[in-house]
Amino acid sequence: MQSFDLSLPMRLYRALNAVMPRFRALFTAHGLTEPQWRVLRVLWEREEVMFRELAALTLLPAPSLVGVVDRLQSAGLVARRRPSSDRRQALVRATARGRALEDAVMPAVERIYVDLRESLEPDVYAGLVTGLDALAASTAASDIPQHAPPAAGRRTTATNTPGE
Amino acid sequence: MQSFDLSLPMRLYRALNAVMPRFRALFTAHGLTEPQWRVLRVLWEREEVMFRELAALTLLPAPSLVGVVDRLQSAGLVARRRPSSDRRQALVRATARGRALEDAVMPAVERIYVDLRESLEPDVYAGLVTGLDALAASTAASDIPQHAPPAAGRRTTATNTPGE
DNA sequence: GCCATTTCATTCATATGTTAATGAAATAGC
DNA sequence: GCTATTTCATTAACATATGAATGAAATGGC
Repeated sequence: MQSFDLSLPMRLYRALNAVMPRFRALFTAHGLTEPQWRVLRVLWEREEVMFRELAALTLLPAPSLVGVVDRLQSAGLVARRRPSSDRRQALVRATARGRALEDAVMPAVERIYVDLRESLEPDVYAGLVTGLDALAASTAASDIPQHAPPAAGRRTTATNTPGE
Repeated sequence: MQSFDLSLPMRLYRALNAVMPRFRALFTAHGLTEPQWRVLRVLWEREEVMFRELAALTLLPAPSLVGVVDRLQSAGLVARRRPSSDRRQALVRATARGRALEDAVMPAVERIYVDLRESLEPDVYAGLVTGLDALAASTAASDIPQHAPPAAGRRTTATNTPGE
């Protein structure tokens, strides 16, 4: 009978809530949101990435990524390209301005990484990483169907009329 | 020079991505979203909770929680109350129908908890929990100001006009 | 070659996250 | 007692998450 507070999901969320604000404050100072930063982070390591792969590498759902890339493109930080070999695809790459952000942001990010690691005992940190990787590997979103089953109950999707 | 894939945030997100789909599929089958479930979960343990505290216990930001409670209320699963002692406050409680969901959902949830724990070696699981709690405790969103600083750069907030 | 299927990015509708601001109600000071 | 401040829920504006569907382009059989 696991209490809610002690459940694994809530522990994961609490850990993220503790860690992410420091990163977000940094991104905001550079005019970026976290998903936008994730996209750039990947494009700093890889010249050009297929949309599909970009979604996988950033862990951003494709429908969200469309908007994220749209806004990065409007900001002149990335560019889309349609290869003539397969015109369904979209290849994304960072522009010069997008690349320039790397030097501006990464040092501070690396510093946060170090701070985080040093905030824990070495063996605790090691155990954490081991556990996270094991979890990601074991329960690798295996049996979850792409098109969710019919769903028995009615959804609580009211037309949002709070009052009365 | 931490690679993106191996950074702590991405490891945390990957772990969550591995774990949550199983829960979400279950919630969906009962007409609930994950945040909605979190609210009910708390209200199953506590008769009546102040809005403020509900936000803290569910880890849901207050502005989001307003909508979540609105929809749960429209669905007849929770009720709001304004105490005459302090009419700013909002007290939230589960209705009979909201309470009834506990028996319908919790057994399957507990089963997932067990599955998760059993999917890892006992010492790995223990190390994971220790690490997560240490992280949440150490970096406890301490020095993050409530009203974020001016933010130096311009935001990439284009008017979202993707194509031309 | 042609059609059913599959792949891929995108759109749609709805719900939530994020940050700043607002308005009503309590409280502290004086 | 009355005002400046603080507390609390909520709204506002924008960005992202989620799940289903769409449309265009490739592919597999035949």
